[in-house]
Amino acid sequence: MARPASLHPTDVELEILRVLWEQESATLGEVCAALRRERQVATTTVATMLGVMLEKGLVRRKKAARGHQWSAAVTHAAAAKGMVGKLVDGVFDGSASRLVTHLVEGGKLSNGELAELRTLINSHSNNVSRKGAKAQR
Amino acid sequence: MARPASLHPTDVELEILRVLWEQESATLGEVCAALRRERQVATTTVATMLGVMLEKGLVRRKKAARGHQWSAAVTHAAAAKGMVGKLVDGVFDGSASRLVTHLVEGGKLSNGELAELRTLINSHSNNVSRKGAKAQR
DNA sequence: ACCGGTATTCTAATTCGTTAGAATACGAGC
DNA sequence: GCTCGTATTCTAACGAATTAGAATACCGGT
Repeated sequence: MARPASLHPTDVELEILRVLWEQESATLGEVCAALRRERQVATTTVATMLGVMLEKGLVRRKKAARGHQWSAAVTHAAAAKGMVGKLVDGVFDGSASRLVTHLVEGGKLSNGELAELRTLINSHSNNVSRKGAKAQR
Repeated sequence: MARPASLHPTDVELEILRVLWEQESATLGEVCAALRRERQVATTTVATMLGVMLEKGLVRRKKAARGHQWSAAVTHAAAAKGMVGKLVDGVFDGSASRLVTHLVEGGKLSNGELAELRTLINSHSNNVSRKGAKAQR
């Protein structure tokens, strides 16, 4: 009768994951330090969040000399996939192409980026059209 | 000390907005009917949600013969902008281009869509490069 | 004018997300 | 081995989000 727990990282969880994606492994103190470059937060708060995230399987920890070393248990790509998928389904009717259109028409991309994307799109059109071509990764 | 109210529509709010984006205006019963094509939900639940959304400024209502006519107070484009912006900032380091790359490389786009996007990108590269060209809309 | 059904308001329960204090454990250096 | 400081665990508070029952208002038809 209440809200189901989110399958995706919440806002604060995402903040912490960003830190761990950047340095692969960090102590509690290091995570705190990184977060504090953005905002004020108590150490116990971060510790609690890490505990919650541990249960959710979002982070891992490994016993170290002093406390633990914490690391992300989900890759950036995997988390992105889930969150983007949710957005596409919820807001763009399941069409990724509509999302891209929204971005292009919103002027969110510089000329340089547009040029890069054109190249990227070209190479992918080819790969998709000829199924056997999973060659030069 | 608790969670700040989200600036963006929540999951259920989004469900309701989708209904109102589709038919521009609807009675409570019509909103319920639309939602029930996806899942079970009580009428009072929907009424409560509409009330909450009214306070948040997400929907409007106009007195009608029988009850009210409810309509979205935010456009799809505006809501999309906010939610996409949040995703881009949170997951793609503020780079919309990285989001597009993620989509293209994730194989979320068909060949046909890729072709359409190429065209779209071409026309926008031009518009951006020459500032004065806000012509033929 | 009454009745049936839809719409609204009021109230409340329940879980999630976020925050942090207090207490405790524990390793490093003196 | 004692002390200092970091790390962890336990506990708790509180608002947000979601759900719906009960009570009530109100319109339209007979």
